[in-house]
Amino acid sequence: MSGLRTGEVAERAGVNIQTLRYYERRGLLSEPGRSLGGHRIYPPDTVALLQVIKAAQRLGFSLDEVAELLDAGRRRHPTADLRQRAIDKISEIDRKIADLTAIRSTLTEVVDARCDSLTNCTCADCPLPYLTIGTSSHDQNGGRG
Amino acid sequence: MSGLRTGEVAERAGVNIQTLRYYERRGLLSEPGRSLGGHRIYPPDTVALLQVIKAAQRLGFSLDEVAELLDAGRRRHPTADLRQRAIDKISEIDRKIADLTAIRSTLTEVVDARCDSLTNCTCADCPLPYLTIGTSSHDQNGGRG
DNA sequence: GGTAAGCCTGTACCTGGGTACCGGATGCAA
DNA sequence: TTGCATCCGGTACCCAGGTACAGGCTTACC
Repeated sequence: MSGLRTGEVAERAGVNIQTLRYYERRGLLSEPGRSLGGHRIYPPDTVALLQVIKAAQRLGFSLDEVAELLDAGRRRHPTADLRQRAIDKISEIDRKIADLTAIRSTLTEVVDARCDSLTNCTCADCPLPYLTIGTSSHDQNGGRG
Repeated sequence: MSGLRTGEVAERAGVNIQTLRYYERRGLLSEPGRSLGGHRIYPPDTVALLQVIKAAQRLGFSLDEVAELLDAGRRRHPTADLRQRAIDKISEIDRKIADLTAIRSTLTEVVDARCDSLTNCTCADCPLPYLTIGTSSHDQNGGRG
């Protein structure tokens, strides 16, 4: 009886049903109970757990990291490890913000100078030839989102 | 004679050879001439073009967007101008920075409050229940990337 | 008991930006 | 002419984070 079906959990947490099974495969959700016919029956707090997962993702943690954190949290290891990860994440975010800020100022120059072409810009003092910003190695992913 | 081979272009531009062919498929590089035996022979300014592409990527443009921009620039159409796109890109970047800043401050709270678990944090005034930031709909990708 | 909605597993596909591998053909210098 | 480096096209694979579909079973409601 008490427990939610896949569709209910998905709807309440605002995720796709497939995502629930995906998270189960990835180890973020433990395998729920089953009905006699084999349908999953989730404990009601699964919805809250999903919200935690989504929040952690928004904090910049990958699913692997979230899985580890949840696991560490469940086993109650004296893991001040979350703190350290948060600290690391903060520097990562700082780097991203710095990159974006550099990119932003170049874009501003492009706008101010009224550049009209990437390759053949005719504007005076065109900043485009100097777009060597963001070449730093700390972010292999470039500035992409 | 005049013209560069695949490997030379790749090396000078600092990209993988496969990437050249990939860009050709994607329409970022137009099909180069060929030797009698069918090997590609690139005009020397291809290297500069690749640098432009990489710079635009660092500015946050996707390859599709770069392709369009190059095309628009080549055809000198007054449409789809670089300037407007740059303006749009700037607001996009501003949103990302705002999200990252919000995430950063929450992480700072996590660190300051000495949270020890994502789901069962025992610290006083735990900020984790308030991790509803970044739920705005303008960035489906969250703050990740 | 009928029927429609919901769920099951398994597998394939998507995005974006590439990268790797294969067997065979070419290019170039000695 | 030999021999090695390079290049060819085609295809498959990588990452993360999902999403979709097919064919069949279960559940819920009337």
